[in-house]
This record gives sequence, C-alpha cells and structure tokens, in this order.
Amino acid sequence: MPPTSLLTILADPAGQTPARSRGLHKGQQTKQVILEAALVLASQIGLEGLSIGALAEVTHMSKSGVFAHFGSREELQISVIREYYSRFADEVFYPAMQLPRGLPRVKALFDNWMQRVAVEIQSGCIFISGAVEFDDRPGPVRDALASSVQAWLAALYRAVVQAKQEGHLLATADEEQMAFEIHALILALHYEARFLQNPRSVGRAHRGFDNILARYGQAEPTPPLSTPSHPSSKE
Amino acid sequence: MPPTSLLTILADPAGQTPARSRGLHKGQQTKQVILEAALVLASQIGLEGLSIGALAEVTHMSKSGVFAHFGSREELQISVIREYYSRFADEVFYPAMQLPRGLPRVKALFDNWMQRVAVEIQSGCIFISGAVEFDDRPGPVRDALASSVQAWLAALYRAVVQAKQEGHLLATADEEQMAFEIHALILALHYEARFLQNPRSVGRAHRGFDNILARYGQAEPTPPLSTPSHPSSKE
DNA sequence: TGCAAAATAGTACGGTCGTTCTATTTTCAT
DNA sequence: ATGAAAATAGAACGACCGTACTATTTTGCA
Repeated sequence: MPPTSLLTILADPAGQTPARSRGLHKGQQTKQVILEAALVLASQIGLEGLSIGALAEVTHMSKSGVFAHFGSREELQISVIREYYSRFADEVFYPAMQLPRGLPRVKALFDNWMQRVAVEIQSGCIFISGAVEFDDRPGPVRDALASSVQAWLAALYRAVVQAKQEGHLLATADEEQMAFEIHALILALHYEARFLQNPRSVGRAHRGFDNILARYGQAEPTPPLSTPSHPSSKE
Repeated sequence: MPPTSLLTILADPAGQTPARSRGLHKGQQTKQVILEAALVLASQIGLEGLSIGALAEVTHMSKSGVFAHFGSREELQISVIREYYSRFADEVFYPAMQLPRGLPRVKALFDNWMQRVAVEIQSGCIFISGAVEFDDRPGPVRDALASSVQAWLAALYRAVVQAKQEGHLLATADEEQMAFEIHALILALHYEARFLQNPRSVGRAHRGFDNILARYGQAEPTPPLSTPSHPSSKE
C-alpha cells in the first residue's frame, strides 16, 4: 500500500548490488537491531531527539558503527518513519482489510487504531510527535512523515466511502467530515491520555466514535444478535 | 487564573528588593522584549528548540545579556508558557466571559479558540507542540504547561456545565464528553491544517462543532432571528 | 583456508548548546 | 553631577552533536 516498500530503503543508490548480495549479510541484521532501538527511542523522545550517540550506547556499538548503516541522521529518521509506518499498517490496516467492506471494516480500523494508541500512551506516537516537530521544517523527513500519514488517512477515508456505498451510512453522510472527526478523536485521546494523564480518555474516545456512528449511520437494520447500550466499537 | 502570576517570576529569591525598586527599571522592559521574541520563536520551533543564542541574535543582545534575565533556560521556558497562557486567556477566555452563561458563551469560547488556532496554523501553538515535547519529561516546565492547559480545559468544561444548567443542552448530555469532543476538533484542525496543509480543515472543524451542538443541544426554542442551514459557530 | 570485501571501531573536527565568571556600560536616586 | 547598583557584554568552559577520515576486525564466498 505504501508507494515505496520497506525494500526501497535497503536498495542502494547506484545500480550496483552484485549477485553476491544474496542472503542476509550480517550488516542487515544489525541494521534491523539498530532500527528497532531507534523506533523505541524516537517514540519516546521524538524523531528530533533521536541521537546517534544515544543509539550507539543502547545497541552497544560505536557511533561510527551505527552511523555507517544510514549515512546520515536524516536517512536514519526516514528509515524509522518507514519502519513505523510498516508496523502501523501491519497492526491496524491489514487486519481490518480482512473484514467485509462497509461499517465492519470502518469499526475495525478504528478499534485497531484505538488499541494501538492506547498502548502508545506509554510509548508515544511518531505520527503525532513528528507532525509537531516537522510542522514547518520542510525536507525529506517531513515529506516521508506526511506521505505516510496521508496514506493512512486516505485508507480510512476509502473505508468510509465504501461504507456509504454499501448503504451502511446515511445518504447525506459526508465521508470526509466523518473521517476528520474520527481522526480528531484519536488525537484527543493521545493528547489527554499521554500528556494530561487523564485515564478517562480511552472511554471518551470510544463514546465519541459511538456518537459519530449514531449520527452518520443508517438506522440499525436489526441488530444481528446482542447488545443494546454500547453497540459499536466492539468488533 | 494561574496560581502564580507573572509577577512571581520577577520577584527575586532573597527578600531584598529595597524601596528604590519602584518604577519599571530598564531591565523589565527588555525582559518583555526578549519574552516577546521568545514567544515567536517558541511558537515556531517549539519550547525545546528555543535557544538562548538564537534569542540573543534576534534581540541584538549578547547571550549572557539574555541569560541574565532568566537565570536558566528552564525558567525562560516557563516564562514563555506563562506569557502564552496570559495572551490565550485575554484573547479566547475573557472576551467570551462577557457573553451570557450557556450556549452563547460556549459558542464564543469555541469561536475564539478556532480563530486563534486558525492564525496559529502559520505560527504554531505552544500548548500543542509543548504537549508532545514534554509528554514524558517530568519537571517544572511540564508542570507549568500541563496546569495551563488544565486551567483552560476546566474553563471550557465549566461553560458546558453552565449551558446544561441553563437548559440549553439535553438533560442527557455528558458535559465532559462534549468538552472532550470539542477539544478533539481543535487538535484535528491544528494537525491537518498545519502539518498536512489541508485548507478544508477549518471548515471541517466548524461543521464538527455544529454536529456536536446538534447532538447535545436542546431542540431550538424558536430561533430568535435568522438562519437555517448554518445556525452555529457564528455567534 | 585464504583473502577481498563488508562491518565495525577509533579518533578527531567544527559547531552549538547552557552556563559561569569577570569586565564594562548604563541607569537612576540622591 | 556623582556613585552605587543594575544591566549588559565578552570570553571561556565542558558537553554533546553529526560527520569525515582512517584503522581494525569480522564475515563469507573462492
């Protein structure tokens, strides 16, 4: 789904890469180890806080050893963004695509997203912290970040459009508006839970989603089985 | 509204300050000039990006000259937060308090807030960028930031509670939930307009507020004068 | 098993940072 | 106008940063 896959990072500029380059040379292993550590570090203190020195300490390597794998700090940051995006897609997007188009898929996207952000209350979300850090700092890092977020929001939007096409939403429903409001809930959850440490935020976000469904959703066409009071965001 | 006023910053440790200390000594003037510049700088690149060197350059002073006014970078950051809070209150909170309790005041709070954030799409909002920067960095700066935000959100919440008391909201309305959803819209506006540069975000936020009013609001008790399609968020 | 190539370490450079200490200038009540 | 106090400047510090260069070690095919 991302225009450039993870492999793009590994493929190097010049068209070399001789036939010998088969098999996972040691370097790529440790590069993954570094990337893993970088992901943790960047989640906590941000992409800007990510320093090669700190990364070297964590991975028990030398600064130059770490540096050599990326060639520049910027490239390291971009690699982290790609890796983060890839995991986000694996965790939130792809599982939801297994469900049928329409409301089930939209609900799954939101639930998976919520679950991830709920975990990230401890660790931090790079899409959110990065947005603030690269607000008005143009360049390749910002581009990588913005296109990742755009890709995800576009996927969410498509799911909403399909839900309307399936007749699960009111004919008057504005899909873009609905996606905006869903995104808003996630941002508020992150802000109020992580920064303000308000434990009620998770419930607030869930109820917010219920409210959105109530506004845009078609009147329930006979609930298949259970549950009156809290019909949404549980599968 | 903040427990310690701006003056608290200026009052110095030891109980000295002889009687001579009347009148605005030159120092306090330039301190305000520095603070003004710091506010601009911090809005753009964040409280963490705020450096004494850059501040000295902008104000045409020496690093030590700037430094002397605050005694530490942390104190500078806290001063910026207090100043930002003060201006935020002047611009968003107090004007709205002139309006009668209930929905009018809630609408004014939102509208003023929106207007400010719409401007901050260019300059950045310290309450949002600071939240990300001090997520998990405990200390006095985080405390100052969090208590400022809490004070503002509490004011918004009180206005919503009053609106319900005035009978402007449904008896079933959850005030905390409503405040959460309003906050969410502002965060999404900031994110999507400033980072993703989506010009439609302002309209999305306005419509989101309309939707919130439609859900929580009492059915219109005869619209006093005008307007069918877009009844809210225009005072 | 040897040996080129890949991976890692070591060291150093220039830069910026916050802070400290000491000089110099400016302010302002007497 | 004078002189003490306040305000500002200047220079230097130690620390950390990204990066460049040069060794050294490790890897993995021939």
